Amino acid sequence: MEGARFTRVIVRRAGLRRPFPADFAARLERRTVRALRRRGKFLLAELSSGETLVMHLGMSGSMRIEPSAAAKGRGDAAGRHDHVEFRMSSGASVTFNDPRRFGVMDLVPPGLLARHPAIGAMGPEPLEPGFDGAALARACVGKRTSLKAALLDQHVVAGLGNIYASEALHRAGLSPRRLASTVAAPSGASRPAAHRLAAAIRQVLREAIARKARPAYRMSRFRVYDHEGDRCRTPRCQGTIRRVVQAGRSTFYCPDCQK
DNA sequence: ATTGAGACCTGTCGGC
DNA sequence: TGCCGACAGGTCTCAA
Repeated sequence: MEGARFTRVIVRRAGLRRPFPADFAARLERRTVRALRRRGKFLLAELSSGETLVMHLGMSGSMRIEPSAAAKGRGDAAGRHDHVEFRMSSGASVTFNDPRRFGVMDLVPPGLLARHPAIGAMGPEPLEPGFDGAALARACVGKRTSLKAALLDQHVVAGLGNIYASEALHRAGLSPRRLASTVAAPSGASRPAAHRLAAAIRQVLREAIARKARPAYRMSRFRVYDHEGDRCRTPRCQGTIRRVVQAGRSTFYCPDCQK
């Protein structure tokens, strides 16, 4: 998409979780994608019009990219749950498929991205230089919720989901049930827990990204997520992975080595 | 203001 | 085999 122009935008339903913005296809067609970016779990396409195409895959969304020949051969035919199709000037086609329709397709006018309710106030990118234990500790000051719930809060740190929140806490040896404020530094003092957690977050994300690039290595993906009843994989730990529900979401952890 | 519960959808899986 | 309920990787809204 980057550097290409939208030649045709096919919208096959009125919206996803919410209706598509007004004149969605018309505001995209004939525009060029200046840059593609990611912020947290949102995909952003900066357009030559100055607007930003904001996309989110929700829980079940995916993008299907077809090179020129394949798109031509298919014509206007669409698969089940193919909701939006972008025909690009390169000849390639990009189709957004989302069975559950929890995804997002939105257009934000020039300069308003900073005021977008989800993106504007989002926390730091964990893989960017600004993110460390101190940043995490700061974000947890006064938080009366569990550490696990805090990690899912996109204002605390951007882009962590339910799986990697559990995985990061396990690597850091921190209980998901701890009060979030217990890793917060009381003004400047360094807290080992926050530093361990920040390092663990970066580690699980880096490894996940690396694994995704090599499908053959996708076998044993998670150490705790969906491993209820399994022996803990922390060296020398004899614990058993437990599943609990926090703020309506499943959490997996080892009560023996996560304190 | 912060927090948790419920809603939004369809697909899949385990139990009967 | 088929039906049914429970559950799923996210975010928004609402009410306490």
